Formats: sequence, structure tokens, C-alpha cells
Amino acid sequence: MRREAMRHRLTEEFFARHSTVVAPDLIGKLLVVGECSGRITEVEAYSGADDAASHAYRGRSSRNDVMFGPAGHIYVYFTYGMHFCANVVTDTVGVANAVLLRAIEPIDGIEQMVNRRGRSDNLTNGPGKLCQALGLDRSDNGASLLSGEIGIYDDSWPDRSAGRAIVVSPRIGITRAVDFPWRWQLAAERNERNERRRPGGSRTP
DNA sequence: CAATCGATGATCT
DNA sequence: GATCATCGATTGG
Repeated sequence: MRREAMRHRLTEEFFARHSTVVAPDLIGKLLVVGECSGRITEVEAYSGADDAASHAYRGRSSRNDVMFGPAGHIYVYFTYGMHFCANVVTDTVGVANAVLLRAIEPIDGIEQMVNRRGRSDNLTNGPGKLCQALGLDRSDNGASLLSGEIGIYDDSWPDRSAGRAIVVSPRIGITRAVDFPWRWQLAAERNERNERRRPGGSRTP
């Protein structure tokens, strides 16, 4: 059975909902960028109008312009003078909703990810890291997820996310609207060392 | 293990 | 001039 046969690319309808609805739905989906792919394991929702932490909170600008556009496109921004972060634009035109991709589990193209990252561990467990591993940068800002080489897929096999819980918590790395519980992540697998620091997490089987 | 800090440049005040 | 949806090295317990 060919793997491609099990994949179904997400359409505009999937993305055309509020970011807080799309975000948990993205957990477990397959992010594909060229020959690389990975399963989405951590996301955060941002909602321009009501969310002081959103880049779009204070209105439209050249930087956040893509977020005001149609759903199903990618908003890539440059931050801290050296990192890129990637978001999925959701909701409708004029409403600046987006979902920040914070972590994936690498599946395909791992060798290329290792080359781009310059190391073989912690390839994609952070928003800046996954962009570097996948080669996403400002040239990808505004690209469509609905066709072309960047896309998100439903992938029923082999799905290592099946049966794992989804954990909800406040967003991290922000200083405003810090209490919004708008971060969703896949619970870690046993022995998985791919997640961020969590309390009491040193076990030796 | 956790907490702190420097890098580095675009964007906003 | 300050801030920043971060990362990785370093420092300290």
C-alpha cells in the first residue's frame, strides 16, 4: 500500500474557521515542505482583533499583511534578529487569525533537516527550529498551503499520534494575554526526548 | 536539573 | 531606543 494513497490534503474549508478551532485540529496532521515532512505536535492560536499578543492586534501592516488575507496561506515572520516562525492563516479575509506551528515530529527528509540544522538532535521541537529544518524563510511568506510544495495533510497511516492525549496550556514566550489557554500539544510518547522541559521529567526505565 | 544571558536585526513607539 | 510568538551556551545549585 503506497503511503501517498493514505494522504488527503486539507482544503480551504478546514482553515476557514477561528484559529482556536483550527489549532487543536492541526495536532496530528502532516506538514509537508518539499521532500521533508513531519507530524504537527504543538501549536498556538493567535486572534488579531481580541488578542493583545497577536502581531495583528494593532492593525494591518506590511509585516502582518498575510494574516489579513485568505485562509490556507502561510505567514512567516523574522524575529530576534535570527529566527523565522511559521503560522497557518485561518478564518476569513479581513480577520487576522493564525496558528503558530511550534513543533513537529520529523518523518521524511530527516537527513536534509540535519544538514540544515547542523545537528542531529532537537531538529524541529520549536518554532524557529522547525523553520530552519524545513528551510522556511521570508521567501515563503504568503505561500498557499492548498497547492504547491507546502501543504498540510490528513495522514491515517502510519499515525504515531493515534491515541495520544492533547494537552492544553497557556501560550509561551509572550508578555501580553498570557493567560489565554491557546496552546495545544500532543502528549509525549514514552521515552520521547523530543519535547520541551516538563516538570518531573527525568525517568530512567 | 533550572535559571540566566548574549546574539542580532526588523518593527514599532 | 525598546521590544521581540527564539535558540543555544553557560552558569549555578
